[in-house]
Amino acid sequence: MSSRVQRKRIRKDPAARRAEIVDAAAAVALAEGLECITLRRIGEDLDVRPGLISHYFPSAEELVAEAFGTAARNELDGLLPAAAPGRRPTERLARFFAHTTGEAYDAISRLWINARHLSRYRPLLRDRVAEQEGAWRGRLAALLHEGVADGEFRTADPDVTTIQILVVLDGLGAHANTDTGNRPTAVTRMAITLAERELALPAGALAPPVDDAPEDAAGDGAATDGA
Amino acid sequence: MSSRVQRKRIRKDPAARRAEIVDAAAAVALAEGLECITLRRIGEDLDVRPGLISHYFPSAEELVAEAFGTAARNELDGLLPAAAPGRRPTERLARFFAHTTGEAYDAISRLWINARHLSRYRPLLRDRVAEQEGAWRGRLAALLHEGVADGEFRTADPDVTTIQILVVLDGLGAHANTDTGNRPTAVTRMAITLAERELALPAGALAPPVDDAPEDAAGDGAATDGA
DNA sequence: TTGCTTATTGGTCGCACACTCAATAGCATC
DNA sequence: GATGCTATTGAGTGTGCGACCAATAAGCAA
Repeated sequence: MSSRVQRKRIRKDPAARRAEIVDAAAAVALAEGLECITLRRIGEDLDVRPGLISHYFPSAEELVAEAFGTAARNELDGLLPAAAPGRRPTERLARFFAHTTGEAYDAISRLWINARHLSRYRPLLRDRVAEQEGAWRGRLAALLHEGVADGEFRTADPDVTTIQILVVLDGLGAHANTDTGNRPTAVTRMAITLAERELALPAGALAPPVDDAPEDAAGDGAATDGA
Repeated sequence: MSSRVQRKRIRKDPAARRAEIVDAAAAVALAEGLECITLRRIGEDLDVRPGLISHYFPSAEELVAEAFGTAARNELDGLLPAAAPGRRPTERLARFFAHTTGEAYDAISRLWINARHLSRYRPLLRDRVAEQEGAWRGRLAALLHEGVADGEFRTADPDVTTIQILVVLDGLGAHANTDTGNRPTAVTRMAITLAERELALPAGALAPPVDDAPEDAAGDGAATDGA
């Protein structure tokens, strides 16, 4: 990749090229930030002239908005898959919380902070942010409603509980660019504590990382305490 | 002001000029955002050539960091005055919460989002953000400790409670650039609810805006329910 | 093979930014 | 009123950005 001496033009299907551009931009958004999505930068990543990016996205802001939407949607699908065959709501929620801490989630938090700030100046991005907030809220709310219907959760208003959980997660993620470490456990686990209380679950019901991807489950020795 | 035809130089005391520059930058930061602090912009506001700003702040990043620090410190002093003669901790905390909702606080939330994001790229700003986070945390923690000492609050660890309150406020403020309105009361009052629970206060103890500046107390008819 | 559509290029323009520095002119001091 | 210090100016440099557009060539269809 990135063979700069290449002069040969590679002509691609417009839809494929467009998707390629959006994917590259989404990757840059997650790794370095939305303001690093420039025509020159994305063109360089794809070994293509900046003018081509302009060809597909007449205004650069459109690309930024699209890149955020794609990145946020992908992350949501990773955290809260819409389809989870054979998984109980409690299990899915626990898995969700297990993924909302650690370095991996910091990148997502950074992206949200980035988007929420930049949307102050970029109307198109602001629309996308609102759209994704709705998507995240909707996905979590659906899970809570399902849990209530199944009798696993018990709450007066699942929609309110949904927002409360997201507010706490936003608050915890707000510091992703400054201090990640040395936070008291009572703070780190605020979201879980809140969810367990609001959903009338026994303490600890959401705590142990019941994860279907145990490759990064190493390390935390606290998994032994059954409380 | 801003008489552009003015050619006459006004020579000021360096310390005063420097303060003037920082104040102007802090105002821009609050009203329009930290990235709007440019040499040109501040120079224009003060009717002075951009080079002069460079003279006082060899690197523009220094000015941005200083502006944020000043703005954040001023806002903290407005929200949680260090000295509050004759005010009980409960009263002061209630006043604090009364000020952490509404349009006025949105500007502060925006500034924090702005700073937290921009600190990703600006080390000097990152230091200032950390410093101000410490200042806000310290100020609130001091209030909680005082309340515990006076017997008004009862909590296992005031420092943990402090962080929990701030996390919720950060979460609520995260959306300052998108959706401000139509949030359920159970969400809007999350910080108060948390504080009352964690400090073992009766429900509603922190709710009514016991405010010494009642000029904006109009509107919310819910102030009549004593519960 | 020939021709045509259009994806792709290369080059350019204007703008806004931070930064540099010699020249200038307030203003306090003598 | 003259002098010296230095705050302030004016002009210029270089960089990176989005946007624009005519020229070019890839690859499909005839």
